[in-house]
Amino acid sequence: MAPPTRTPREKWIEEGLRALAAGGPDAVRVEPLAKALGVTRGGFYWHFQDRRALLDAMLDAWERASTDEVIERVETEGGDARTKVRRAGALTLSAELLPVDLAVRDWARRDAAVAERLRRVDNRRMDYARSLFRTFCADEDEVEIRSMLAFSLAVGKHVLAADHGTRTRAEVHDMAARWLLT
Amino acid sequence: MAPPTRTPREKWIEEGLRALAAGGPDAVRVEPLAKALGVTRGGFYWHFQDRRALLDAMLDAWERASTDEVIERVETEGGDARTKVRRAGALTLSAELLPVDLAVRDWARRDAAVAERLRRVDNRRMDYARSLFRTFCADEDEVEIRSMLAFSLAVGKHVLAADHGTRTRAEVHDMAARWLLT
DNA sequence: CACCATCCATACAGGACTGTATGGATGGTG
DNA sequence: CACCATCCATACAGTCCTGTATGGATGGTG
Repeated sequence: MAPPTRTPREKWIEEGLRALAAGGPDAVRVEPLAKALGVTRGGFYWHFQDRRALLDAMLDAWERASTDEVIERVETEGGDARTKVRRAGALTLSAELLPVDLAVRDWARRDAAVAERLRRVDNRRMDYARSLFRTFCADEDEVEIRSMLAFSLAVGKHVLAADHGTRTRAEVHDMAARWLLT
Repeated sequence: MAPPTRTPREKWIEEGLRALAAGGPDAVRVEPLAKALGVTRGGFYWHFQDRRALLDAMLDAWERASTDEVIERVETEGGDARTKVRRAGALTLSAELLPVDLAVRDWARRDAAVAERLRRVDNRRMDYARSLFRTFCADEDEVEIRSMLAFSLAVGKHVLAADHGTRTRAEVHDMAARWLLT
């Protein structure tokens, strides 16, 4: 088994996600991808029906990597709920996953199928956040408020461009997170 | 004065912003813009050096519309600081300005010049938010935390895709805003 | 070692767009 | 009414991409 393929399906998906992170869905073009992989487009249409099929496969891979895998990693590492919230936030918006996440988020605004995927992903994340906040917060309204603010803060940290005077963005984020986790 | 132009500079900018909001900077293409305006590209290159010049002009227009004009409107309408925060949030992310804002935010991730513009805009917004929070919040750290969370929430409201069970997004946003303005 | 699954190169036809050049058209102004 | 600023249409050359077709190449398997 396991035929020794040179540029298997996964390579195209991987390179596609790189392109998506760097330039959005419009930047995921078969010809440049092939160039980046050091081949021609010849093999691409053997793996994928067309460009859209690659995009779908990329979204499948992203969906798995940014929900199940993250939650699983956080749970196995353990710790109390407060550290888990921080860990989950840090992991889902890690250096590799963050750019893809933001690109998908923007993409979802103009593609209903992508929006539906993002909804599934964000719902899983919010459900996990709620379950953590519930462990130290009785009022259900407050659980919802804190979950929403925590998620917003995690995204805002990377999406807002403002400065903070003498403080760094990381410091302000840390202060705000502490405020939310009290 | 006031020459009776048929498709003046502003029309191209306006239509360009529409395209940017709908499909990102890659969707701002001269030929489709001309088609949408009911003309050919003939006149475009009379107004603009090239496509990039249009993009710059669009950003100029957006920068003005989403800072000075918003703040001015909020200030003339008056009210206490808490209502001003809400008004400013609602205006800067209004139905027309929101899609452009999100598109620019995504664009800024891959264009340094756009990032610099966004930084200017977000700084003006944050400065205004700080000035409002300071009126009922003494501790400067807390002013920063609340400003950051309020701004994050305003963006998160439109960027997150999660559901909220029985509640609507608007209800959760309202609860969270009340929490921040206490 | 022949075969077959897997992958690649090349060529072709077509589409969408960019920027330039050139020759109008249109309507207010002197 | 002639003129000039303003704007538009068309044609052209060039770029980059898509998807299809076709003929290999390569290497593990029976």
